[in-house]
Amino acid sequence: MPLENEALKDAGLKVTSPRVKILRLLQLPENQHTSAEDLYKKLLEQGDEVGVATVYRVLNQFDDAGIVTRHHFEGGKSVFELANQQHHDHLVCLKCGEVIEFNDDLIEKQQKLIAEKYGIELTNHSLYLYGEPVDGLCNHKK
Amino acid sequence: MPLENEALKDAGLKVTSPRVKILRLLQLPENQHTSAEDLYKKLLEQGDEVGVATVYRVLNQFDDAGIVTRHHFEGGKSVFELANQQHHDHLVCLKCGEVIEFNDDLIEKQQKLIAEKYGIELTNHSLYLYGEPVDGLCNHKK
DNA sequence: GATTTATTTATACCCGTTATCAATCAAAAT
DNA sequence: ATTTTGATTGATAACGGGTATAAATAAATC
Repeated sequence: MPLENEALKDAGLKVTSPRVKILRLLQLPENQHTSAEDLYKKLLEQGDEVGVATVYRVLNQFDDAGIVTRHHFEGGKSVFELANQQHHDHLVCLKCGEVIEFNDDLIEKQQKLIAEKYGIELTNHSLYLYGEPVDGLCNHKK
Repeated sequence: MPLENEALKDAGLKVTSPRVKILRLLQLPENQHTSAEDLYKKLLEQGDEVGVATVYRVLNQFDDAGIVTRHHFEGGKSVFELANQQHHDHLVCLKCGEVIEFNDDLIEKQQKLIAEKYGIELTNHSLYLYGEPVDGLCNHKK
């Protein structure tokens, strides 16, 4: 039995064709930070007839189930990414929209210290950096 | 001449009654993180007849002019705060909802470094920390 | 295989926000 | 001070992301 089905069952969700298809799409590296609308388009492109409402509903269910993480980037729309990966923050290129993932121990540690200072134990945080390429070109390879 | 007028003129904006009124509202401490809709309501409450479109438009102009900073909190709507204060990030208490403002040079510096590493010049960033009080009590005085 | 219950889908709708455009106003020119 | 002119306003229609509805369909259970 494919892994997708396991993940769905573990989350208490029935194994249906839209859910499996969306889960498969999300596993592709190029869909790591994709909006509901874009996922819908990709489904149509590959010949799968899925309703828009279903895409939004399924993504919400995935979010509730912890299968997926929702991000609120600038621009108003939510983007999603599979949740089963190491923690990281996001650097968004305002010119081409590319999302670069990074992780910085120093920042992580400092955040904890700040919270402690106010008597708060961190349960969660979100850090987004937005900027434009210094050279005007969008090839942000590591 | 009131300070509001100065700020507007410096931004190249004509001194009009809606702009002055909105700017005054934003200066009140209780409106430090307020949405366009809420500002609109407050204007009506105090008997000022301003159109919704004007509130949104003026807030965008203030944002463009750097008079105001826009935040994308969860919930879909933008909230605004006066920008003429020292930069700070937000620590949100998940128990009582209080928003604590803080500033950390180390984190700021580190963010710049990370962006540079990817050839990006930071234009903007958002950092939100979420947590609960270690002692269960909500008195996060500095 | 029949039944039950969840799921899907098309579509109408919601809500925050923006575009339109005629009417109005602030400030520059006279 | 009046006129002029370009910016600003505001009612309203429209937009886009997202959701509610309800009839049709499919999955799991019996």
